[in-house]
Amino acid sequence: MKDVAARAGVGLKTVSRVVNGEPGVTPETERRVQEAIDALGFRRNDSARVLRKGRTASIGLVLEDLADPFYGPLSRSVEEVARAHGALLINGSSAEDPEREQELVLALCARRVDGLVVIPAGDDHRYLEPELKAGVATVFVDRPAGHIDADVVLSDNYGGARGGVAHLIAHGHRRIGFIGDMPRIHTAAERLRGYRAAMEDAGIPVAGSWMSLGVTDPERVRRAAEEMLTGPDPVTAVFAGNNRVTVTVIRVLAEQARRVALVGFDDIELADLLQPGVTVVAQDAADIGRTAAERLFRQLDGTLATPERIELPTRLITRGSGEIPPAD
Amino acid sequence: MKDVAARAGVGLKTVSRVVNGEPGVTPETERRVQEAIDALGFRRNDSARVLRKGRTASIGLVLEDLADPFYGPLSRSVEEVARAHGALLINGSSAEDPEREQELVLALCARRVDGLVVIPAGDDHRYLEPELKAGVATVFVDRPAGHIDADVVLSDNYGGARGGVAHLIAHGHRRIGFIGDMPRIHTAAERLRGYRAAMEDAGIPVAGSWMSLGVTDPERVRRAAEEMLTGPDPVTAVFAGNNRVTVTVIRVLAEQARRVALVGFDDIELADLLQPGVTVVAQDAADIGRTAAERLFRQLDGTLATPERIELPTRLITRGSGEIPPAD
DNA sequence: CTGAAAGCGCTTACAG
DNA sequence: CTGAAAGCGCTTACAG
Repeated sequence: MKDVAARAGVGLKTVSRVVNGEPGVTPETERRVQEAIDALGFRRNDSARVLRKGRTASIGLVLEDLADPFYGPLSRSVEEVARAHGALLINGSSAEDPEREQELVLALCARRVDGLVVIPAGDDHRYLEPELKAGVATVFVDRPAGHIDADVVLSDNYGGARGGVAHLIAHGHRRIGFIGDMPRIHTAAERLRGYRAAMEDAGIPVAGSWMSLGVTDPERVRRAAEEMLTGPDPVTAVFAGNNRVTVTVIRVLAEQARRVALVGFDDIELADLLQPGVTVVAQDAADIGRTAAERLFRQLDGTLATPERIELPTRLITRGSGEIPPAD
Repeated sequence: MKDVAARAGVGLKTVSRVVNGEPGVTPETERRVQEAIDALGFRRNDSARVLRKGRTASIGLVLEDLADPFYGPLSRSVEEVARAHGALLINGSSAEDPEREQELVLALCARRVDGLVVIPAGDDHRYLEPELKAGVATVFVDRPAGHIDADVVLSDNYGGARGGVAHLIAHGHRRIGFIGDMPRIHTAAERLRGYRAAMEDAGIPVAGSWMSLGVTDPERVRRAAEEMLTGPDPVTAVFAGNNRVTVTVIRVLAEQARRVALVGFDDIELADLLQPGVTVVAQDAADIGRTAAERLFRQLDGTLATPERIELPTRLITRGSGEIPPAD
């Protein structure tokens, strides 16, 4: 900028005015400055700008795994809202590791992002207290924050799961299995609660062997599904706790002779083209992301007062697998 | 930082030393400083740090659409490499719009990212010349840069498509359709070239009605597929130019009485569970991202000399749909 | 082991 | 319409 000013024979402030399109520069001066900018290949250094202005026009998004089909659309919709507000998006995956989440979040804070959208991996977010006090806007998504009062946007996990299981019961099932993620994960716990509620509503006692919670890698899920299907008290239907689980359960069911009903939480691509089509409890990832990001920018506008908990509805989509009657 | 120094009764430089874990501070002094840091909730401002140090420890990734299942794993692997080098990832979607690509790239340059991984939407990247001269490391991915000499990592689109079409020919097909993305997109053009080559290798003249290039939204693709399948010279097999096309073609074929063979470019989740399983030419998105990011950091290390073009192989995965014989 | 001064590249508040 | 001075929060190069 100094070089540009020297070459154009003007003061620093005049260059600043031209670069930022501020008024109060004669066309002739502006031309000279512009010419110098082009000749020198000058580009304003936003880091320096940020240092003076306070805001960085960037927000951070910490999620579990960018490669998961649920988070792609979510990221994209957060990005679109950020873009509408002139902000860039810094993205990071926690890989479901609380330490990595904290490391990422604090790195983002050190970069002085204006706001933070966090899909929590950990369950204690007190480490964020000083940052919140310092004015970093924050919205938690998909799972609530731990030990801290903050905005949170989530799906109706309890209601969705309860409805999905009730659907299976309505089609005549009583022995229904539940395979979900680790119980420390809020969504998994809530969906399990929904499962239990639906069973209780129907007066069906639940056998311990019908519930399996744990990591959602294919091996664990496969084992859990096989045990439920072939044990002494085999289930006639399975409720899958998320998209990763559903995919593996579909694989297992495809190998079974007996037809077993299935309802999965989360929609999956091509679910309608499988034989049978896969009935799911769908959440709208893009809508969740949009809602969270809009709330974040409203915090930054100062138009938001107290933290709120926003619960978005889910939608049961019947495609065949959830309407299969019990085999026996 | 000034406040911390005042509270601890030390100089600025000493605080800096403690914050950065530099040697040359007595344990007692360090304790006092640390205490002041905690009490004040101090966090180093990386923007200011960047201003002095030169490097921002962040890289930018501009892709087409974060919500596309091909780009999720790619982003994630770029992120992992960045993380290994202590850098954060700023992510942006161009939505296949050259202007938006340029806008994003230049915004990233103004933030002084150390490097840039770009999946180009446009075909002229001369606007990047001043930045490259200024030392921004850059790697193009999936499609080459336009009018500029830069590193590029791509799949063997030509060879992959040629192999996929040859596979259909080997199974007895002669009337084979090709449905792809807009011809100005490099990957689409290369895959079409591969299709033509395979047909020519087999001495099969290609009818104009067998090729359809354009946007890959479901409506256009559906129309194209239906025309090829029901026209005066109907095809017995379809080669789908990318994952978006494949999904729609599968839908159309499911509605047809006649069994039509299909090979798609890009693997898709659950492809093995459809009836029939979908034969694809797979590219490894994670590997592409990793290769590009590693090259980027080697540029930053200075261990890289001249720009190179790296072509990654594709893999034909047979699952049934590509092995269906011609209907007539 | 410790700290005062200068400077990174901008903007703010002010004066001319 | 234009510009000189001060300062954003840090690090560098140096001296003690």
